[in-house]
Amino acid sequence: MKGVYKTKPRNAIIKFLKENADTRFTARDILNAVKVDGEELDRSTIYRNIERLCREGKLVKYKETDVNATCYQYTEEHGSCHSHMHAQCSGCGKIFHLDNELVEEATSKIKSEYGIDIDYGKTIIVCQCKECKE
Amino acid sequence: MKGVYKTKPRNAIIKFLKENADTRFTARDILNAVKVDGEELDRSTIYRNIERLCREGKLVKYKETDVNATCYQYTEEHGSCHSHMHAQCSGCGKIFHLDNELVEEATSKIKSEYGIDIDYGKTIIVCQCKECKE
DNA sequence: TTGCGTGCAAAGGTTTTGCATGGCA
DNA sequence: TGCCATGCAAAACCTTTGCACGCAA
Repeated sequence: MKGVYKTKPRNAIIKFLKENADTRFTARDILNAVKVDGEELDRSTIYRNIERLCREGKLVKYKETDVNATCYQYTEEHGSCHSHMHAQCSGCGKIFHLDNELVEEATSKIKSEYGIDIDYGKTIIVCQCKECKE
Repeated sequence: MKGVYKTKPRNAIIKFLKENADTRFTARDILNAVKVDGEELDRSTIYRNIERLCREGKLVKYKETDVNATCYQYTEEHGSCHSHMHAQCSGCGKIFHLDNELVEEATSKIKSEYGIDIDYGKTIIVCQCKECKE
């Protein structure tokens, strides 16, 4: 990567992201969790790093109706996050990576009925997982 | 509707919504467009009316990644929008109200496979409509 | 008259931006 | 040394809330 410096704040943020892959988080979550030499990072540092990681394709950015702040998900480990559909539990935030064949089979009727193409990579099904149902 | 007064601001907002039924809009769009006796409405009035209309199922509420304000769309003819799934074209913003039986049939396998309940009212399928595909 | 709706003011939260300083290469 | 990144401060937004007053029914 050209013109990218490895700094303590950046490394700490990326470490946090890797430890929390498959979980949704906000800028505030990073603010609360990441410390460098016992100190919080500055908000602007967090936002600028998030922005860069989104441009690099390592973070998915999305919004949820009932979450005030912008949500992100780290995707490096899954690589193909842009190609399959996700379901996310509104209780605990857990993300399910849905099988593509299953989704294609399921949605074929809907697609033909309404004449639409579905963007699997951008769609997130809102759900409740087994644990949170109870 | 019990305990609902017909006031000038409320009527003006609903008039705007009906005139823009196929368009997505934000609270700011209402602020800019709706005047009562030549005056802008107060922000709180707009938000409180929006909130009520959402509860009544006449407005779909959603967020888009690249719009920082909450988006809404008027949907009076579809009854409660909390009970069925929507698809939205990422090109033109058009919203499709998906048939509940169709969706239930489609998602049954996914639900059992992953052990999740799907929240139809909160899920918005990202899609491309026929026109925008071209 | 009753009580709901509005406007006003203020606050809370998220995100962005300009600028000087500090740190990586 | 030459940039880039950070921290700080302030600002720009969006949205919510408490309160007093006004208006619909």
